[in-house]
Amino acid sequence: MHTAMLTAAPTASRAAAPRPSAPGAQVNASLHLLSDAVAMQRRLVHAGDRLFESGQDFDCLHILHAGFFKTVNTAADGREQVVGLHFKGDWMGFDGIAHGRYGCDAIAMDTGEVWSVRYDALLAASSGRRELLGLLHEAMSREISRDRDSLLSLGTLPADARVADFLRYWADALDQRGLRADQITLRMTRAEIGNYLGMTLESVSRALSRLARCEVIRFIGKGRRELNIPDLEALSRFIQAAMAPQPRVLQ
Amino acid sequence: MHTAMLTAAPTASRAAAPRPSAPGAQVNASLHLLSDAVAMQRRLVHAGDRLFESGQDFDCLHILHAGFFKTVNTAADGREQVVGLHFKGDWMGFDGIAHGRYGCDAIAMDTGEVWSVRYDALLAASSGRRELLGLLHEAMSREISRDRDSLLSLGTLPADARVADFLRYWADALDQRGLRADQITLRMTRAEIGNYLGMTLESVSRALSRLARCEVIRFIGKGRRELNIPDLEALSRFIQAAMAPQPRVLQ
DNA sequence: CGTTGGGTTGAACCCACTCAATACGCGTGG
DNA sequence: CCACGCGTATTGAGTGGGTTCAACCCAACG
Repeated sequence: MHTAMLTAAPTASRAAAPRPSAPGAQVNASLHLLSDAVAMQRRLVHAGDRLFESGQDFDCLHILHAGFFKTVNTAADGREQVVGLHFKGDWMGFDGIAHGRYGCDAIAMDTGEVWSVRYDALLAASSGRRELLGLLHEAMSREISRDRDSLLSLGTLPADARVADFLRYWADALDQRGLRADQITLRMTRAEIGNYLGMTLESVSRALSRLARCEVIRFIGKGRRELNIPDLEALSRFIQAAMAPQPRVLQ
Repeated sequence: MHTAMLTAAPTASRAAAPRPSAPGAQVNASLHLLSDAVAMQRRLVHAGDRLFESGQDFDCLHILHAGFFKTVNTAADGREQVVGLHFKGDWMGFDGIAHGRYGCDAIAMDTGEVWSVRYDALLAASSGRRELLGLLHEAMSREISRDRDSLLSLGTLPADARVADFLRYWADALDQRGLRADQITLRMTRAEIGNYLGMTLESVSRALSRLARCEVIRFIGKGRRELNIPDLEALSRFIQAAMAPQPRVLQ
């Protein structure tokens, strides 16, 4: 009866346009371009490992080849804030360039693999090879854009919408890497998510429960860490609805 | 050669350590190093002018030589957020590198002067000249660090402390440029400050009134845009006090 | 003058926080 | 096997900080 075909393809929700190559291939291409040009040190990490810490001398940039990281910023008075989430292909350590010391902690949330490159070696290797420099600058530029999107979310969205926006961001990150974007395995506690979003763990829990009640998300398994997003558009609609809860009866 | 000075100078932002040269000289040195190496276009701006807008094709990076800018990020649904404030020596437009389009609006808050350099020309000029690349990377790195500090403030501080932290940041920015840090002329309305800090203009007004009542700041003139900070330490103490208002009578 | 934009302040409301109880999953060890 | 502890998640009740709505002041300006 209904147009089943249109709703039947959950993974191909956004881009109907044909991609230039297999999704996520750019990430691998970039990694190989890099590792061909300059010596990189590979390192396996496990959940909880710290790749670097705030205050530590800066010498390397790090590229995530597999796994999942968070970066945590700490104030002088001890306040801590998760300021970034990092997936495959993301770079880490940019904040060390300016001051010669890393400015935050990078903590693995899962087993993974990191390729590290000395900053001076990278500079040396990229002189004359514009495409290497392009990779670096693109990564830094993307980081800046991403941080500003976080600021926008923190500054303008109420709690429920912030959680929904967080899930949308995660799904986008998966999609851009060619992974299925409708299945998310949160590798963070509610407290970590709350810290990242500037709210308490209880508010995160309530927001997720509401999202599930509205059937915008579905929990999978009993850990409540794994969830399914049937329709990304519905997520966006939920954000809009959470922003303007006034039905505006008059006028 | 001033190469040693250029790499050493930015680190001495906080400490009472003796500065290598007159405060703020690094900024001028950097600007001259740049303008000697690559063609830059100078442009005068007035309050309200837009240097670039979100979506516009990216081709230039911009360095603020005089004046004061804000950058505004806009969501697809129209939400707007001030995501950055820019003083003399700051670069703007980094978010355009990755996507080929600027990601936010840069709006002058005062008359000033901007030096613009084509990104490709800068890359060409900096091949083989490591110090030019260093300037660029340092500026991008500082931007990332700054954004993360904003996230920390947005995510962990109550309204009053956020306003106090904002003033401290402004004073620091003045200090780093060799200007007197105890005298601040806000060139923003309460609404703009509130937007930047993720709160309403009324909350900003109340917070400033409380800061004045506690004599942490003093208003100068009747516009209530100009203020004096007698003691920076008192500002930091105020932030701490606003964070833990519980006297903890028992235990 | 009246108008307009910005700032302050009060009163009422409400969203998100705090505090608390409960439940669940998963090890460890009796 | 169950008991136990521990970390994590959910949910409720009550509170409070920040918002909303409103009135008012002030300075600039035509």
